Order: sequence, then C-alpha cells, then structure tokens
Amino acid sequence: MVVFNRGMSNADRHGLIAKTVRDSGRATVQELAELTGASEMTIRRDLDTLAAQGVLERVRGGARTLLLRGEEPPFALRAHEAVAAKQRIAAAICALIADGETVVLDSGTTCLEAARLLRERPVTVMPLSLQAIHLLAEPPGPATLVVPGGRPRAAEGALTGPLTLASLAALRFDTAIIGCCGLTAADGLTAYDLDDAAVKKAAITSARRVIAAADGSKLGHTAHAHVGPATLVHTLVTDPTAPTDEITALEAGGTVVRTV
Amino acid sequence: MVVFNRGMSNADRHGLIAKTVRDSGRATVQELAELTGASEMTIRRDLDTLAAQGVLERVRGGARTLLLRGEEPPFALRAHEAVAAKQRIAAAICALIADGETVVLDSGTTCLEAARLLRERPVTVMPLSLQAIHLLAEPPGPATLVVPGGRPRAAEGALTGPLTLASLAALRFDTAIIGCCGLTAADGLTAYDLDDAAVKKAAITSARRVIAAADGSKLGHTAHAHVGPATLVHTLVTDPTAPTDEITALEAGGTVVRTV
DNA sequence: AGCTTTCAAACATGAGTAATGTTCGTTACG
DNA sequence: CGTAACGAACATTACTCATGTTTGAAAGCT
Repeated sequence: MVVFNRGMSNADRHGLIAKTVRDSGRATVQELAELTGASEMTIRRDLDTLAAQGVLERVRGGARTLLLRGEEPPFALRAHEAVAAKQRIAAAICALIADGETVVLDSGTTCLEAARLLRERPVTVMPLSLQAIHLLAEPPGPATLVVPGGRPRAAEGALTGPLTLASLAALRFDTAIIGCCGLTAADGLTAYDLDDAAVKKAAITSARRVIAAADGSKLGHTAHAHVGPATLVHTLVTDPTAPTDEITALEAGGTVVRTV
Repeated sequence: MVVFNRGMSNADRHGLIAKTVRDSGRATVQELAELTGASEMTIRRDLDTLAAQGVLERVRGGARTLLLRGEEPPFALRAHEAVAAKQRIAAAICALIADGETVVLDSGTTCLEAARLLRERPVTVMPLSLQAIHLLAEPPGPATLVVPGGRPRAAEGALTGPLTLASLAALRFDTAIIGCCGLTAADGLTAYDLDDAAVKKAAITSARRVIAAADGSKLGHTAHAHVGPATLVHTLVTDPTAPTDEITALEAGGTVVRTV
C-alpha cells in the first residue's frame, strides 16, 4: 500500500492535538484521528507522549486539558512555536555580544536558541537551564561553559533555589540575557514562577548589562511574579508583532528597543 | 551487491583500533584496515573521530598513542570497558542506599552506571559530572536531582572549581559515592587530577558515609593527586580481580570491603 | 454476567538517516 | 618530481523511527 506524505510532521500533529485539546477542553481519540488524518493508534501514542510532557491529561477515550487557568504553556509546546521569530531574536542578541564576554543566559525557549549560537563564539556562558547546559556541553566548541548550581524545575530544566542564587552571587558577568514571561513599562519585568523571578533578579544584579528577549506576545503582558522595573533592561530585542505603544513607553524609560 | 554483516559494530571497531594503537604505540591505516576488515577510508574517519576525543594522535599514514606515561585513559574508551563489572559494582552500591537518602555522586564511568540505577529510586542525588546530570535530568523518575555548580573538565564532564566546592560546602549528604583512580591502604585515595581530588575531598567531607567504587585494577594503584587516607572510606565495593593482600590491608584499617 | 469500546503489545511497512565503500582530484613528504 | 596519503563527493547499504494493522486483553456500561 502506498502511504503518501500528508504534509504533517510529528511535531505539527502534536501541536494541533494540543491546541484542539486546549481550546475545547477535551477531545476524543476518534475526533483527533479524523482531524489529523492519522490512525487512532498513532493518536493514542501521541496522547501518551503529550501526557508524559505534562501538556494534557489522558482519560479513557481521549484527553483533557490541564490548563484550566491562564498558566504558562508547557515547554515542549512552546519550543515548537514561532521558532523562526525566536531564532531571529536570538541572532540579534548574539550580535550584541562581543568575543571574550562573560554571559549569564536565562532559561526559556528563546534563550535556548541563543545558546545554540553562542556555542560557536569564544565567550564564557553560564546557562540557567539544563537544556542549555546540555547544548553547550557536548561539542568542544570555542565557548566556555560554567554550570550554576540549583534544582531543575519541570520539563524546562530551569535552575532555581539557593544554590543558583549563590552561584550568581559569587560571579559577575558582562551581560545577562533574560527571557521574559511578561514585560510592560508600567509593571516591569514579570515571570510565571516565584523562584524563577528570584533567579532572574539575581542574574540581573550580577551583570553590567541586561538584554531582554521577548517576542511580541510578551510585551504588554504581565505575569504573576515581579522581577523588577523595566528600567533595569538596557536593551530589548523583540519582533514586529510587539505593540508599538508599549515599545514607545519602554523607550521613554530609557530602554533601547531592537525589532527584528 | 551483498554486503554481509561482519559482526563488528562501530564502537567495537573503535575500541579495537584504540587498543591496537595503545599496545603497539602506533599503527598504520593499512594495518588497521586489514585488522578490522573495514576500508581505509572508514579507518581514516575513525582515526579522526578518535583523535577528536583525545584517544590518540593522528599522524600521516596512521595514528600514534598519546598515553606515553601512565595517564588516565580517555573517557570515551573507559566507558566501553568492563561494563559488566562496573554495572555489578554500581548495583551493589545502590543496594546500600536506602530510600529517601541524599547522595553525592562522583564523576567516572562506574558512578555513571550508579546514576542509571539511582534514577529509579526515591532519593536525592547531586552528581558531580555533566554526564550523570544528563542521565538524571530527562525522565520524571522518582529521583530528585540537585545540580552543583562548576566548570566541566574534558569529555568526562567532571565538575570542578570553586563553584563545585561551594556547592558541596553548602550541603550535607547521607552518602558520598566516590569513584577511585587509585586506592591503597598505604597511600590512601588518589585521583589523576588535582581539581578532581579537591572535589572528592569536599564530597567526602560533606557526607556522613563514604562508599568507594573501584574495580580491581584500581586497588593497589596510586595516582598523582592525593585525596585522603584510606580510612575515610567506610565501604569499598570492588570486583574479584582485586588483589587480596590489598583488600586485607584495607580491612585492617576499618574499611568494609564488598566483592561482587 | 454480557456487551461494547478502548487500550496496548506485536508485527509489518515505509521513509528518512547514518554508516560505509568507491572514485578521483589534491596535498604532503621524500 | 614521483609516490603515498588524504579528503571531498557520490552511491549504496544498513539501520532507526514513525506509522499502520492486527489481535487479544482490560475497562466501563447496562
């Protein structure tokens, strides 16, 4: 039998399933099989995978959403969304980093892309997530890796806790690259998680220069945990979907905004 | 054309090449091609790979050993040697760990096997190598991971330096699992690297109980950097190839020796 | 209990990927 | 200047991964 490629990759289907479940609250295996064109068995395997990642909850006959409130979407999903925009932002950030600098790199998907690029540069990097540590660890590239202590949080592998704060306090960096969960001129820099916010705050304190990475959806959005005022951010790199009034307000506060 | 499987995997061939080069000091591409049954081009690619791992040195027409003195063999090789013995030792060590314990896990191949087993246990583990961190990071197993700070050393990913020492000094553990480079009753516990030795020393200081993992080749052997006297080791787990006189001497010093 | 739906293990298939071999032009060494 | 070694490009093979199908077991409903 000839099985033609239906133009939907593994990741595409996972994203579609997750979106469907998130939007309607729940979905049956049959519905999802019909929607994606895949067999029910494949849908079941997908649901098991997504459930293991904490994207949704498996129930008999289908799946249910776990995101009853407007919480942070799971890492496994964000990692595949707006990849091109994240890569552009990451590239613009790395262009701002000079050879030989010492850099502290925040957790998050955009910062992970930055890690990929920094690996090829003669810089010293201390990443605040396990994912970025893995990325920077293997090849004998020119970059020097410094590992902070800490306890990894969730699938993202964001390092938090006293050990992380102590590692940051013991060092000074030329630049901190901070990933945002929310950023407004009024409410400042915010994160979803209290521990994360404390780490971001410490990273900013340990660095002479602060570069924030935030795609357009983060601008004008405020999360729960407060990190600090927007004026802490020296340079913001964002994309063209960012609301212009927010950009204007941030620039009025002294932040340099680069749109890529 | 039918190409029959010659029963030699990629890793097998690499191991054979490395052994040949190590034993005779050098080898030509032709010799190695004839020995392994692979083409010269494949041998060249292998030699490039092994040279990149620091296993040997590439010279025109073949390769030369780098191990002119009795230095530590490269990690990439040790990882594939005596795997069964290491696994038995690791299993015996894990059997000594109770549920709920906090454990600091040294770098090295045997400890990496222990990490694989500890992942499935409800314990808190702080591994001192990137490899073990990777291993313990991905699955949402029952084990809790704590990451120490530090700078990774070589391919092994052993964490060393002030951040590592500070992380160890800030915490206390029930058990330290220490991998040996050398252990004798007379010279005590020794390591190949000075920084490594300092980390081992700190790990031992931070733990109530010290378990040493050492296959038979390490017993009676002394490396350059001194970690501490053999009496620091409460329990030694080794294999039947260990020299009996050394075991007797260690037991006389108060160390409990388990042979598996 | 009996029926239906859902599930998961086992096997088969097909596509994409990594490994290997061959050829040929280039480079290094004597 | 000649010979051996090298490495890039391509062809082929082996392997791995995702998917589909089948089948028997388990879970839920009446």
